[in-house]
Amino acid sequence: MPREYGQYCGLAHALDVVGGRWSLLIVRDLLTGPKRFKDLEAGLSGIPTNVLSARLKELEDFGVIRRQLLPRPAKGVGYELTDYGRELEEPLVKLGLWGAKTMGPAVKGQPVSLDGLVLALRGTFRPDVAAGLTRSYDLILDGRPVRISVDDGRLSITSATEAADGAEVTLATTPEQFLGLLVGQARVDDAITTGRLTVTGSKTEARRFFKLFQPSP
Amino acid sequence: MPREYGQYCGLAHALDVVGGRWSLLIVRDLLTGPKRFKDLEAGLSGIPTNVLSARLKELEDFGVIRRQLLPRPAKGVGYELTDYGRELEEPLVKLGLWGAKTMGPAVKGQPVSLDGLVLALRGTFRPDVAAGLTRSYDLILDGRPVRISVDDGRLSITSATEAADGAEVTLATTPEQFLGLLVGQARVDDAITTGRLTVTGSKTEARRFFKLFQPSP
DNA sequence: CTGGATCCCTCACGATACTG
DNA sequence: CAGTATCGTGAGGGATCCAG
Repeated sequence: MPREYGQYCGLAHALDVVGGRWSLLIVRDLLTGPKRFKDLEAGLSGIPTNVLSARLKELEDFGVIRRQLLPRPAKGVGYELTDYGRELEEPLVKLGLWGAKTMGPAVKGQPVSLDGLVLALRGTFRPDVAAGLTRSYDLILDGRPVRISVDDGRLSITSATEAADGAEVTLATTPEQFLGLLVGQARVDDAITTGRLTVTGSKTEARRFFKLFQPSP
Repeated sequence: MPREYGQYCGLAHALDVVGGRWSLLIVRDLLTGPKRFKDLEAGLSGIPTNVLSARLKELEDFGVIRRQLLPRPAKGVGYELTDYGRELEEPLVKLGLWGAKTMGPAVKGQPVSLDGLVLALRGTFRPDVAAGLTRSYDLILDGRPVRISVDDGRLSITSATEAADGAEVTLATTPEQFLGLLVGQARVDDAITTGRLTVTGSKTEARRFFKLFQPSP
């Protein structure tokens, strides 16, 4: 990142910490759970490895992320957010929704960020619709599973890498198709009958899922 | 601005628009009202004029700001946020509070951003404390007035350039001193008796002012 | 005097090759 | 797999210059 702003201002300092190129996208990808270097590299489509390396060191120095040994079966190192880093979720969700408003349709061949979709899920979640509800969903996008849990109306999303113990409903599709369903461009029933959305569990629950996540007017 | 990220993701697109260096600080300064080129240059302490010029054009192209002729007595051009640009207030406030948590005390000689202080005011405003309250305050920092209005518990802050028609309370001090009062490092009564805070109106109202703005725990 | 545009230099970033 | 090393490019920093 270029020189610091040097102003005494919370926003200026925040930008000193996470204002560098790629930094906020790294945080975005870590919001769904710990990741390896190469997972980050893949999710950031095009980031040079030296820049990724430099950013990870910066973020670690600032106490936003932590370098740690990966648990059990997987070996090696991984990166995860600290508590302080996780507090970026709220500003990031708001900023993501702001940006989404002027984002055109996906261009063919344009990489769709899975973690960006998860961020959109956090942003479009309707607590009023979910009030009192308890469910868990496994969302599988391009073969990568994400566990979405609603516990008495409260939402939590994590990568479901640890051999999930079977959610009530499993939804498998592509990121593009999923996005279409999220914003209402495609209908759930159609997607199921045409095979673009595979549902394990009741279709009613699948429909309910998409009612939980709707952009505000 | 650096190259675009090219990912289909709301956050990535937001960063394509306002992720360039200085961009978010420009938006921060415009949140308090329209400003001239040189006002922005002054508030951004150290920005090269060519960069400011380029950023303003970018932001205008993206529909975040608007170039306009300045109203009456002042002549020339000014820049102001569009409705879309003003929607950045919420993410910016959140991000500013996040950054403020790890910001040390002001270094001597370090420029203190007036508009950053105003952003902090928006972030630390306590609607619960202000419930039902209607008051207007004129805050004068380094001679530059800011009008802070609470209307039935709702907050609005603008630059009070247009010969303010006298608020109930006027507070005049330096940015540093004001910040100390905001975070509770200094006491209102002490500041008044030592002449570092000048109050026009009742001291009780001055004390109430600082109760309206308190950082969350 | 405001509101910029132009020039030059430096360094952060991008791309890729290479190593523990 | 997880980075480091190397090198070219262009955005940003800084000062000066020009137009209305």
